[in-house]
Amino acid sequence: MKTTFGEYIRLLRNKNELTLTQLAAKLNLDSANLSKIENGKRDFDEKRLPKLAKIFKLDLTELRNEYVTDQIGKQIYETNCTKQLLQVAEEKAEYRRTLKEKVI
Amino acid sequence: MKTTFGEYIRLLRNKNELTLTQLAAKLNLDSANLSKIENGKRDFDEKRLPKLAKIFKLDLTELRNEYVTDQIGKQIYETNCTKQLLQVAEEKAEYRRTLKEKVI
DNA sequence: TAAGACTTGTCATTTTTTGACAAATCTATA
DNA sequence: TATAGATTTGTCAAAAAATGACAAGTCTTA
Repeated sequence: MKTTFGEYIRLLRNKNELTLTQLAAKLNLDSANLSKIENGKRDFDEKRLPKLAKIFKLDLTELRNEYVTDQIGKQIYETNCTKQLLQVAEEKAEYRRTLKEKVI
Repeated sequence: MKTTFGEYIRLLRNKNELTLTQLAAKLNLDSANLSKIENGKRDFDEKRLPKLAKIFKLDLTELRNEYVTDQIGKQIYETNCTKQLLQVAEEKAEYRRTLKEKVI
């Protein structure tokens, strides 16, 4: 089952037997705020992905994919976007890509 | 071909033969900022969707779908989210829906 | 070239997000 | 049960991002 990014961090943290305080310190982050992140009450700041990857020896690209899919999943959820509408959104993304080409 | 939300507004505006200034006034908006919206340099504020629907006699739900798919499409584009990753994002949205049920 | 339409740049204001800290609750164990 | 460490929650100031407003520019066309 897929998890949220916050749950994913908690999983990594527990597997590595770190406390909130310990991981928060490694991430230059307040432990109270890391708690909120793990519980989905705040977002993880994208700028910290490289640090997170390094701490847990993860591939940064894959980690970023975890992050991106979480962010988009969140937006899909919050906007009640159906599969059908998501298909439209994908087509619009594709359209934006064609726009970009024209600019070049 | 799908368009951005900004282009869609411009289309509506031209079809109804309104100038930027005229439509902006109806939307309680600065014409310069409406120009930026149409050109994709700013976002249309979701709060104005009801007003926009009324002006052009559009179904608000459909208009909101246009808006939502534009927003998600933009995020897909900006994050370079592939179709494969989008599938994952959809699963994560589904997971969030199951979380919500548990809260109840 | 004059007027209206549109675009671009800038900046103050508003809104949202983040960082930080205090205090509360929870959990395990001496 | 008392204590310590771990976690959660609430709050608020600071930082960052979005928005509103206005001036000045370019473009179009009559």
